[in-house]
Amino acid sequence: MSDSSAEAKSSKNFLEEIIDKDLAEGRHTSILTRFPPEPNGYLHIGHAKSINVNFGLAKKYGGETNLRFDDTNPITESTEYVQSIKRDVEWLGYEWKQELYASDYFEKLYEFALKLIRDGLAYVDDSTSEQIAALKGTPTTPGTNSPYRDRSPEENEELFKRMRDGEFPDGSRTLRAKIDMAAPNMLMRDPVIYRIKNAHHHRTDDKWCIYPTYDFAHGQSDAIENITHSICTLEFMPHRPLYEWFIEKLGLFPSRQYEFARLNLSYTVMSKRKLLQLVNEGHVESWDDPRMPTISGLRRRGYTPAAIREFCNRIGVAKRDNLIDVSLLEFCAREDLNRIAERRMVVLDPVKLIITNFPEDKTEMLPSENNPEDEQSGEREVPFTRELLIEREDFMEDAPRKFFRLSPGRNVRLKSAFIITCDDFKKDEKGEVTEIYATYHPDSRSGSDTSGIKAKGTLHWVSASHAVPVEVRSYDRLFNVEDPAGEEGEITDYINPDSLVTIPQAWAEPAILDDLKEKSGSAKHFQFMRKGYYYEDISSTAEKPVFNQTVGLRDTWAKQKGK
RNA sequence: UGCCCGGUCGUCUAAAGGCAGGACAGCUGGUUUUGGUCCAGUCAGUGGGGGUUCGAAUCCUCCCCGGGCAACCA
Repeated sequence: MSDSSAEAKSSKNFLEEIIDKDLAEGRHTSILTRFPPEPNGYLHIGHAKSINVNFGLAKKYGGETNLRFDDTNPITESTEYVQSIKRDVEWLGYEWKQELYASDYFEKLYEFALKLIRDGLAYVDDSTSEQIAALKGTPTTPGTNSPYRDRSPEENEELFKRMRDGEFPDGSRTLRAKIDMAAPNMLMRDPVIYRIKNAHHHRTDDKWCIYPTYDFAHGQSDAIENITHSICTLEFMPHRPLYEWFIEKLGLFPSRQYEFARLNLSYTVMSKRKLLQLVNEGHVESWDDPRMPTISGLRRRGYTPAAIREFCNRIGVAKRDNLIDVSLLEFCAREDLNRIAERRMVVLDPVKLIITNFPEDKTEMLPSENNPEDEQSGEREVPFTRELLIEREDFMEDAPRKFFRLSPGRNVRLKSAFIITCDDFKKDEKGEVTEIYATYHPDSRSGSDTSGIKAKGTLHWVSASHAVPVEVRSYDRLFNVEDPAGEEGEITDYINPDSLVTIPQAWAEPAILDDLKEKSGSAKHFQFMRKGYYYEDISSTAEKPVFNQTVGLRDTWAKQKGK
């Protein structure tokens, strides 16, 4: 795992400063963190930041990290999500110390609740959720005590046991912590800590019909595991006093909660609810649609774990709200892919190029380096013949001075092959170019060029008779505004209609067939020369190869044209 | 108009009373058989007013702006 950027950075984030201090003052001798997903959806790049913070910090200080599923709400949770989360964390390259579940502690949490009851710090409330809400007050007005607030510990204990025994219907009673209905922090106004849900739980089956709330489960779970630093996102900040209240009243290990700003990425959304909406309403194919900011979507798109980790290291950790430019993510992808992706030539939008002075029946095999950034990657052979295919956009009838590609009378280098001179071309009735004619210079052969001819540009190409058809999918941002969640109306009002462009038939050099996952076992990352980085889609087969564009190459020519 | 956070280049993020620095993005050039990579350079910031201090992004104060908080969600 490369932590180069994290190591190169000498400055520390606020969490590192806290840990330094805790270690220096002897508050802790080692650190233990946890990553606590709720198994009710797929992980996204925002979770990757959290994973990187929790696992990364622990690793940096020689500590460890537990993976703990926060499974206190059986209605929304399932083992399907547990599986996908474990897969994603592993794929990102992290190892957890223990795989744990809040549900492992249900019996212990029940005992904790009994202790609060006996200490006069919790009571059974017969109010409906509407009544509780009505008495809660508002941020600017204090709440009112529940009529059930002063029940005796004995009565509370009996009722709570009967709740567990399944004597009452869903929603009819709750257990509440007895704190302060006038607290300025709404969460301290006698929060509900147990509720009745006659629901099947993915791990405890039908053993329980009462379930603890997040607030009554999370801090205690941390304490049970001796988590030293419980790191979460900013929206949990108001929960911290409650977190500390339970630990204090129950006399548990003093885990402490710290909050950082969650990741926001431009041109996408980052909440599970909104991502689920995109899936349910069919705006994307699935959770792992390559346009989704989910880990599974990024993986399918061709992002690498190293690229995502590097991104997380570069964005930093702080407490101010942020909206990270997606170009940084793309930069990290290109940086890693440039290093590892083998180059191939693939023509996306073909036009025929005929080398008039090359024999019709001849095929010349030309070696081409797989990756100029990696000498170990070796070479492959590319067949060169009289009839080739090049990109339609690489030819111009009337080209401006700065167009370094093919045009009548001009020279161009065919990558790993020869320099050619364009002599002529043919158009159809509609004015569309159908064939381009050129002569090649035999003494300009790549690697042994003695021609002395200069060529400004280099084009990628494939032999028409050897080219293999592949489907290529190109992606653009899912939304056409930077912060869709911050706009008026529905996020779906801002969906980019061109976020997926499918090219059913592009033409690849034959070498690509050898590296299809059906043959080699796993998909490889490629750079389609002069186009971008591509990764075989999960739907791809040897009969019908399909490639997703991970990210395009930086394109300064496109920028120039735009001016 | 309650309480709690926060505000440094376009975007992130450093600077713990002592030269406002880095990255991405942008722009210029150089190298290049990918208009890629690489290299060099460049543009660009402390929300505002007062105060403390020899000296303030940093401390105090008032204001402005942004976010969060009224699930039996997490």
